[in-house]
Formats: sequence, C-alpha cells, structure tokens
Amino acid sequence: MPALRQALTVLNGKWKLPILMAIRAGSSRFGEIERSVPGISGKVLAKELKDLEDHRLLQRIVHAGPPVAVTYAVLPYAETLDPIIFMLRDWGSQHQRLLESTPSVNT
Amino acid sequence: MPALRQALTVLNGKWKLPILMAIRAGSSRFGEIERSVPGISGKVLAKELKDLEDHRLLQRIVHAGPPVAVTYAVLPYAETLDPIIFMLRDWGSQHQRLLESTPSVNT
DNA sequence: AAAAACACTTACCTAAAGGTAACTACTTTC
DNA sequence: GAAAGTAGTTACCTTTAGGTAAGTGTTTTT
Repeated sequence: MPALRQALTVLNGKWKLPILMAIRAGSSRFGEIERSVPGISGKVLAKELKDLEDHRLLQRIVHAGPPVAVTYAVLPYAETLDPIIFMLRDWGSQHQRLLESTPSVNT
Repeated sequence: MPALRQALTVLNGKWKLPILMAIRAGSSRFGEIERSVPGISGKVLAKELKDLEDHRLLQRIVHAGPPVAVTYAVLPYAETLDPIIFMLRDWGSQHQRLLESTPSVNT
C-alpha cells in the first residue's frame, strides 16, 4: 500500500478519531468510552479499539484483580498525529465555508 | 459533519489522489486520465471526477468544436491540500516502517 | 460505408463498513 | 439469591464503495 493510503487508512472511519479524543479526555474503561462517544455501539467500539491497538496508537491494559479491570490508554506515539489532525481540522472548516459561500448548481 | 471528517471525506477513497496526481502530471482528457491511472474503470473515474469537481479541486472544461473536446484541470485551490498530503505521506511511510519493525502477535 | 475513438451511462454484482439486538461469562451490589 | 454491571461476541441486516461488462450517441479515421 502506498504511504499516503496507509496514513489515511489509520485515520479513517467514522469513529477512530472520536474514540481517541474520548480516551484523551479521560475515559479509559470500555463502558466509559462507549458512553462518552455518543452513538457508537459495543460491537463497533470493540473492533475500532483493536484497530487502534494494531496501529500502536493505544494500549489495552488488563489490571489483575480482583476485580480484574481493563483499561485503554493512548500511547505517546499517537501524538505524532496531532499536527496532521490540526491541519485537517483547519482545512476542513475552511473548506466548509468555501462550499457554503459558492454553492454548486445542484444544491 | 465535523470539520475533520469533512477533510477526510475529500481525500478519501482509493482513487481520488491518484487521479489528482495524474492530471497534475499532464493528463487532461478523460481517456488519457483513465490510461494513466492503472486499474481504474470508466465508471469509477466519471464518479470521482464529479466528486473532485464538487469539492472545487478541479474544473471540467468543454472546448467548443468541432471537434468538441472535454478536458479536466486541477484548480489552484487544490494546492492548499499539498502540505497535508506531504505530512500524510511522511507519517504513512514512517508508520509502515514502525509496523514492520515491531510486528504484532497476529502476523 | 465501416470501424474505431471519445466520454460517458446503465445494469448488475461483490465486498467492506457500519448498525441492531440478543447472548455470554464473570463479578459485584442489593 | 436476584439484579445489575463489565467487556465483550455473535448473528443478521442495510448502506456505501468499488468492480465488470455492455451499451449510447457523437465524431473521426480508414
């Protein structure tokens, strides 16, 4: 896969970035993340957490009990995405203003 | 849609960036672009060209004939994506090296 | 006059992403 | 001992992305 597609694959999907943001904002337990990302289902959350772990953006930690507890933590490596995220957010909001100010013939 | 998702939507898909690159590299006619993006079909190319036009990244120009000719040109606005594209490419290739050097348990 | 090129469109199919709801196995609180 | 919580999994369905192949209408070359 070309490097550019690879990078887009990591960021893409409806939930990856919202999940990352939720964990950064303080959620760490599965149920806690589920509640703080409104609209996501358990199935999709489980799959996305696995993807994010595969990409070394977060770590799944099992704390020996009793009671055993599972937490998810964002790894420092995930911060290397920050400059890209900021640029994408800036460009995206600028782009939305452009589309609104010069609507296409079909809208 | 959040700004970040909006930006990702513009870039995403298997063919959008390869098409943009092909036109920048000198292809301008439909058939020419089709031949210079190996693997793409006419149907998908037509759809992607419309999307890119809707996002103001390129312009479809009909040259009055005879013979009439249709060309596609990348608009200057598309250059505002360049810094993002460079960062994504860099991060992506760095990420590929990381994944290779620390393979997961499932590979 | 026939054949090929040009820029698409249409119909049909497969695969991947995502959603819904029920279920599992364990633990903990009431 | 029943109910609720935790961290998922499973089966099933819909939507979106993308692929294949044939067709369309116009023009241009042979």
